[in-house]
Amino acid sequence: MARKAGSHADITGPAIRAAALRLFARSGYAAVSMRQIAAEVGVGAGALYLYTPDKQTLLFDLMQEHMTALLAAWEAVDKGSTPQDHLQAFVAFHIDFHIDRPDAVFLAYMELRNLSPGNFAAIEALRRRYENQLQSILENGSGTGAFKIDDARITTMALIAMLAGIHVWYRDGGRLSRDRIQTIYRELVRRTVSP
Amino acid sequence: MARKAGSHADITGPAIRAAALRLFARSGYAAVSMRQIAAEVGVGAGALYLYTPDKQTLLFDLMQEHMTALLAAWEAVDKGSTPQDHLQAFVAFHIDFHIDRPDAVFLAYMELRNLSPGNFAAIEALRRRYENQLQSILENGSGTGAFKIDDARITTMALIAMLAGIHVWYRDGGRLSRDRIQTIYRELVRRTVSP
DNA sequence: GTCTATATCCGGATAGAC
DNA sequence: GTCTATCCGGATATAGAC
Repeated sequence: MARKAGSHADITGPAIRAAALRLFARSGYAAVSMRQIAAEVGVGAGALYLYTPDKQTLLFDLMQEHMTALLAAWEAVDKGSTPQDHLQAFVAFHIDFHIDRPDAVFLAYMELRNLSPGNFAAIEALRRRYENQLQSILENGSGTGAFKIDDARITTMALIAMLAGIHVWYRDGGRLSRDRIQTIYRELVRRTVSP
Repeated sequence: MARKAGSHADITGPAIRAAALRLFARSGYAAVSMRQIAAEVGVGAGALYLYTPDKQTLLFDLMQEHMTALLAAWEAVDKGSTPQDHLQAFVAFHIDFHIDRPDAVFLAYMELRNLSPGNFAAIEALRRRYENQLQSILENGSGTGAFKIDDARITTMALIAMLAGIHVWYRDGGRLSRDRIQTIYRELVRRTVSP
């Protein structure tokens, strides 16, 4: 396809998203200017508006992509047969997926309040769908007697919060290997629901 | 003491802090203007600078007060004698203290990145002191055999994250009473560390 | 102690040249 | 497709009147 000299749409679009993700995660949506993002990419501020109608949509797209990728990746996981296997698979998946995407995770947890009401509702619905995956596992296992659970909804929120907390202290190359972290958290989760 | 007509320093100072706390928690530090805070209090924007040198210090003071109040309140708690009692007291205290201060809790967790480096270090040190309270309980109980714990630091972070997650879903007058929440989380924590 | 007015700067978003 | 220049609004913080 013919293209004008100086055109870089194929790389500029992704570069803008990557820069926005990094900067939003580091400094917060409200504290980052479109000029900063443009400077990071190496284009003028005006050029950004060829790729997004406005700053709000840029934030929303980043969050929506993260959440849909999360749900799609979980769909593709081999979940085993027993409720115990199912739960262990969820924990392993969650840790792996989140540890590889610290910026997107941070954004999805911290910038909800900077979404417009409509965008907020859309992201919340996706998050709720993900939470419900775990809640179903717990309810199934509770039904069969594989788990002992007081309140499935609260336990769901407690476990998700516990796992989400990893991003607070995890650093690449830190004291614990990824495998070790997986082992510790699998055991923590197993204990919280074991009969 | 004599005072000019129109003087309200004794109420304006606290009113500014209360308004800033509410607005920062609701919309985020970067998204709230000094004009908004002043309007909420019912004074002009310029008057704020009689009570704080700048916006950053206002944020820092709110966070520092919250953290020192948290540590002081925990010092005053009757902690029981056994490691199990000690841990249960921590959980009960944490839930009570945090459920009563949703705005301050939100601020302390969400606005760390909007602190200047020096202010950030000060707040982080206070947070670390609080985390260490729990970690000591776990290490003591692990030493006596009262608890079975893989990694005390990770378990500390996991439990704090789990408890902190309450603020995500808790609403006054919601499905669960405060007592019921305390009961559920005490049991969750007990299971995580029981031998 | 508070208000009004203002200095100074930076924000998002757009228009038109190349 | 990108750049430069710009509109326009709003930000923090200060100065001086009352």
